[in-house]
Amino acid sequence: MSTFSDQLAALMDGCAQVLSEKELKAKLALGRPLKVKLGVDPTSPDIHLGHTVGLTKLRQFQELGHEAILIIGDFTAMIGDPSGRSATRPHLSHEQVMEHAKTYQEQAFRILDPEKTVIRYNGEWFGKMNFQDVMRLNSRVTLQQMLQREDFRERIDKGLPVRAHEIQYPIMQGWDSVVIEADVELGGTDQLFNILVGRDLQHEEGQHQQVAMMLPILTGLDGTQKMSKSLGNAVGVSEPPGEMFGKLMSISDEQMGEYYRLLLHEGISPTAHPMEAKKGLAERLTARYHSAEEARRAREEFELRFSKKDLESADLPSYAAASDLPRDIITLGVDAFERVLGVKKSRGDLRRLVEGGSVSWRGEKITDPKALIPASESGVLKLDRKNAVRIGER
RNA sequence: GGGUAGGUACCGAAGUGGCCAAACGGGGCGGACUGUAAAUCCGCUGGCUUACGCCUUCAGUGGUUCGAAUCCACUCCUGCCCA
Repeated sequence: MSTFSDQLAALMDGCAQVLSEKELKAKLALGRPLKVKLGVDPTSPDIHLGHTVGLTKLRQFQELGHEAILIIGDFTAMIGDPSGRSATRPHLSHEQVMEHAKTYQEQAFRILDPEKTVIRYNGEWFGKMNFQDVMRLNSRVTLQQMLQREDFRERIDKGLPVRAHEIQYPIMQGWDSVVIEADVELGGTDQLFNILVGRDLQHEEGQHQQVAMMLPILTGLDGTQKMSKSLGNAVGVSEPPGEMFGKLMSISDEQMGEYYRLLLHEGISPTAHPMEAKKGLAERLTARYHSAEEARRAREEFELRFSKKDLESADLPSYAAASDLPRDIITLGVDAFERVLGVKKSRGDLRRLVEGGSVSWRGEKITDPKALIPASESGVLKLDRKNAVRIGER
C-alpha cells in the first residue's frame, strides 16, 4: 500500500497540467476510491497511440484502487469535439458511432482492466433529455463563455462558420461529469476548456468540483499535428505488428523523446544510437499490443527488408495474377495493389511509379511502363517504398 | 428580410471568353542520398490498354457562343454589415 504522497507523485508524473495539485491531494486524502473520468468519442473505429496516453493514466488510477469510468461519447461523437478543429466535423449517425463504440471498447481493454472499468455511454442520459431539459442546461452557461474558446475565436476571426450545435459540445462533456459525479477528469491539454466547464456545472449542481488532469498530446507521424486518424498520421493499437513497427520507425528523431516519455514513460538512453533507440521503441510498443515474439519478428523483417534491402528473403505477400490478365507492369501493379495490398491505385498512379523509378522486378529497376513480366517467371515485384509482392514460387 | 463579398483540384490561392486538366505555394507521393530519421536536390500530383487523342472536372441547373472556370438567368451554400 502506497502512501498518499507516493500516490500523488505517481499520478502527477507525466501530466502537462493539473488543476490543481492541492485539490488532488485533498481528494486522495479522503481515503476512498475516486471516480476518475476519461471520455472518448468513437468518431473512428480505432484507438490509436494518442488515446493510449490518457488510457494509461486511467489504468494507473485503477491500479491504485480508484474507480475508472470510461465515458463512451456516443452522443458527443455525433457533434464531434471542436477542440483544435478549424472546421465543423462531418456528421456521424448514431448507428455508425455505435459500430465504432464496439471496437473502441474492445481496444481500450488492451490497456484498461476490464474487470475494474465502468463503461458509460453518454447517450444514456442525453438520449432521454427533451428540449426543455436541453434549454435548461444551456441556460447555465453564457455564449461569451463558450466563445472564449480559442478554436471558436480563431474560426470567427478567419470568417469561418461555427455552427450552433458545436458550442453544445463543452456543455455536454461537462454534464457527463455531473451525471457520474466525477472526482477527477483526464484529458489532453486541448481538453482544458471542456473540463473546466464540467467544474462549473458541478459547482452549480452543488457537487464537489472535479480535478482537471491534462496530459500532453501525442504528435502524429507527420511530426507536426496531433495524432488523429482523420489526419492519417496515427498508429492504431490493433494494427498488425509489421505495420506498427514500420510506422514507428518513420517518426523523426526529434519526436522520439516525446514518444519515449509519453508512451514508455522514460527517457532515451543518451548513449544509444538514434536508430537503435527507435528500433527499441518500435519493438517495445509493438510487443505491448501484440507479443514479444511478434515484435521481434517484426523487427527482423524490418531489418531484412529495409536495412539490408533483402527483399528476396523477406516475408512478402504473394500475388498471383489471373491467367487472363495482361502481363504488363501497369496492369499487374494495379491488380496487386488492389487485391493483395488493399490499396486502390489508378493506372496513372502506377505509370507514375514506374516512370519515377520506384518499381523493380527481381531487383532490377523497371522504368518502361510497357514492360512485360512473363507468366513463367517468379520473383519479387517491388512497387513503392513500402510495398512489394512475391510472384510465383520462391 | 435588405445590402455586400464570395464558392476553383487534398488545402490555400491565381485565372474573368479560345494558348486551361487549369499558374503558384503548402501537403502528399516517388527518385537520388540515408537510419522507411533530418537536411538537400530532382520528378510526379484528374481518368482512360498511353494517346501531340479521348473523357470527366472550376458549387448546381439551364442558357448565350464556333468555343465558357470565365458571359447571362435561376437555385443552393458561406462570410461580413444592417434588421
